[in-house]
Order: sequence, then C-alpha cells, then structure tokens
Amino acid sequence: MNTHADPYIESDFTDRQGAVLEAALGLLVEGGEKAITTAGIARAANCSKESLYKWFGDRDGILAAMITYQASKVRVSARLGGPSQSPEAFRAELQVFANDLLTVLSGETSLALNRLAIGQGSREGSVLGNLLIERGRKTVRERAMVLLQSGQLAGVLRFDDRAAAFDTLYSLVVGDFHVRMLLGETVPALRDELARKEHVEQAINRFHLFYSKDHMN
Amino acid sequence: MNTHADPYIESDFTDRQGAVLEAALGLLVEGGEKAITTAGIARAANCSKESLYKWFGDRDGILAAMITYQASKVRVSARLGGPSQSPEAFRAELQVFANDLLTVLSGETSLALNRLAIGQGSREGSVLGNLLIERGRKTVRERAMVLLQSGQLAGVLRFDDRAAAFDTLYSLVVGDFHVRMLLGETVPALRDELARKEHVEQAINRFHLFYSKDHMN
DNA sequence: TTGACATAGTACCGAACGGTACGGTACACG
DNA sequence: CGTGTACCGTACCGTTCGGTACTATGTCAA
Repeated sequence: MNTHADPYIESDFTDRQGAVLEAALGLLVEGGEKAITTAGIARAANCSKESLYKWFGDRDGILAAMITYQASKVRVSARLGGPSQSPEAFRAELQVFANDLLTVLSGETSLALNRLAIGQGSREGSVLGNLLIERGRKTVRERAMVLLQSGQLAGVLRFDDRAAAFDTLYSLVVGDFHVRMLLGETVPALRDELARKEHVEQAINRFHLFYSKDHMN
Repeated sequence: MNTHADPYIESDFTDRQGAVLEAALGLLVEGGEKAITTAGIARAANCSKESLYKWFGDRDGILAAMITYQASKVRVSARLGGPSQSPEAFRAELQVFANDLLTVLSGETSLALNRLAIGQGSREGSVLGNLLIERGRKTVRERAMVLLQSGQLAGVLRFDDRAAAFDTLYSLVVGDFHVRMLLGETVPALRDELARKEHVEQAINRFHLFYSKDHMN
C-alpha cells in the first residue's frame, strides 16, 4: 500500500471510473456478489466491458477497486476536541463516535462489501479481507485513537495500551451486532432510536468503568 | 465418521448422507464456496449427482444440509455445575465456557460455514444466515444461559435481564475477533496460548465487574 | 431365478459468465 | 484535413456449472 498517507489522495480513479464503481456498488448492495458480473456492470454503468478490463485488469481488480473506492469516500472528519474538555463533554464525544461507528457498520454498502470480502475470504490469502481491514478500519481506528489520547490528556481516561483500550471500546459498542447483521438479521437494538441510544450510553459507561481514573482496579 | 459417536444425534441424515456432507464440508473448508460444485461433491464423496439431487433437492439444499448437519454434530455437553458452588469455581467455569466458545468460533469448519452463509447473505431473506443463527448459536446460547442462571442462583451474579447479560459476556469474550477471522486475519490473541488465556481471564473479570454482586453500580 | 430398488458413473444439455476482438463514434491535436 | 486516442456497444469464444437422463452394478426379498 502507499506509505505516503497524504490526506489529499482521494483515489486513483477518474470521475468516470468512480461512476462505474458506484454503479457496481449499487449492483452489489442490491443483489449480492452474484450480481457483480462484468456484463452487468457494463450495462448498469453504460460502459464497455473492454474499458472495465483496461481500467481494472480483471474481475477481482474490479472488486478490489470497489473496496478502495468506497473506503476513500468514507473519509471521516477526525475533529479533535482538544485536551481541555470536561469529562462530560468527553463522554458525549465518545457517544457521538460510537453512534457514528454503528451507523457506518449498519450501512447497506458497508455490509455488502464486508459480505463480499468475507465470502471471497480465506481463499488466496484473502486479498479483499486485508484490503477491507486496512482501508476500512484504519479511518475509524485513527479517529478513535485521537479521541482516546485526547481523553487521556484531559485526565479523564487512564490506560497503558491505547490499542487495547480501543479494542475494548469497539467490542463494547459493536459487540455481536456486526456478525448478526452480516448474517442478515435485522438487529432491533440498532433500528430503534431509543434502544440504540441506551445501548451506546451503556457501552460508554462501561468503557469508563474500565478506563476512567476513578474506577481503576 | 461418527456413526454413533454422539449419543442422540437428531439429524435427519443417513450415515451415507452424513459422509457425503462431511466430504462437502471438507471441500468448503479447503476451497471456499467456489469449491462446492455438485460434480466436485460427487467426486469427493464417490456418489452420483443424481443421489445428491434426490437427497437434498438442489445445490442450496446441499448448503443448508451442510449447516444443519454440522450444527447437529457440535452439540455441546451442557454440564450443569449445580447452584452450590464457590465464586472461584464459578469463575473458572465461565473461563472454560469462554475458552470453548473461542475454540468453536475459530475452528476452520465454523469459519467456513459462517463465510458461506454471509457470502450468500442478504440475498433472498438470507436463509442460510437464519439457519446458522438458529442452529449454531442456539447451543452455545443455551449452555451460557444455564451457566448464568446457576451463577445467579449461587449468589455470585446479579442481573435482571439474563439475555442482556449473555450478550455482554459474548461481546467481552469474542469481541471483534470473529469478524476479523472471517475476513481472513489470523488473530494472534487466539493462536498464542498465553495471550488467549489472558484475554479470557480479563473478559471474565470484566464481566464480573458488571454483574457480580459486589460491583453493582 | 427373478424382479424391484438404490446407487455409482458417465454423458449430455442449456445457460451464464469471464475475457477478447472488432466495428463505430466522438473528440483532441497537429 | 488527417491521425491518434479513448470509449461504447455488440458479437463472439471457451469454459464451467447446475441439473437431467441413461446405463451398469449391486442388494434384498419372494
């Protein structure tokens, strides 16, 4: 991958190519991997199969491009609240992050891409899986890392291993929801507004129970 | 393989059919869904395609049968420790449960079946996904439920919603590992024996922090 | 022995798909 | 104007796969 993680690299794709990938993503969301045929993409995007192969190499190249393209689109705004904030404000910010995380993960496109990568997975080193972990999880991870460090600097949180704290936060917020959604279950705790808010609050409370200065064990 | 190894196997499958499904599972583990072709199964199991279609209807029927067959094989021994045990013994039992859960989820067959169901997922009501949730998760869930209730009766745990407590336990133990393994990542915290033990202990400790009588908030 | 039944093995068919090739069109550049 | 480039649309090819049909073999019962 590119070591130069410059923030300007939208993607290596032309507008036309982006439109084509958009159409392919639409097909994927609607019909699953089975719907991603070269002829189908060409038809949906009003382009020729020859262009597809020139741009992306082969079908797997198209799939990989879909992931990188979508990941480049979800660039989140990692707004830093600054180290001088109250514990309540920080807690609220964590709740916002948790809510955003759940929103992203429960999005149709995210689910479809995860299903695609998992379905292709384990075979051939799971190229798509690595791609999805690298490109997709990196953004949310970075945002959380910044958030956690700001909490530590503000004196709200206390931990030795920031990565481990992130894993805990992720587990508490997401839990088993992701797999269940990937399996096709409609999780009511994410649909219902009230239940979701309660879940997020509980998760953040529990996270503080682990990592706030008051509750260290 | 298991003619009568498991005492009361409630699968509707003949021994021959079980052997065929076993071969199909082998193909699935080795080569992913792409390797599950009717001709391939017939070749690997030394049976005819006609028999496959007579027994399982069509290809989707084979996939569904693979899930139900495997689920019927994993019937866990829900040994009940009884309500009169010390907190330390109960904690140890929770750790054993957590360890078993991680072992099952990281098994190649379980991962392959989950990948299969997820890959087919969302399309057509996700039949395989529901099947996997129903048949697969039910056993582990029931065992955990019994365990939790025994902990409550023993006066070690305290909760109103047992299902919610189970979800918390599951999240703390499994966390993000499942998705990452499904995506093809080899999680070191599960391979390494020491790291895994530490993780399980931490998870159980944290669970007790939420639900033990001493730590209620 | 004879006949009913189950199954293996193989051949076959139609459809779908990945990938390639070719003709046609619009546009840029000299 | 001519030439190259990029692209669309379509036709085409070879392969694979799901599903069916047919034959051969073995087994059990009368």
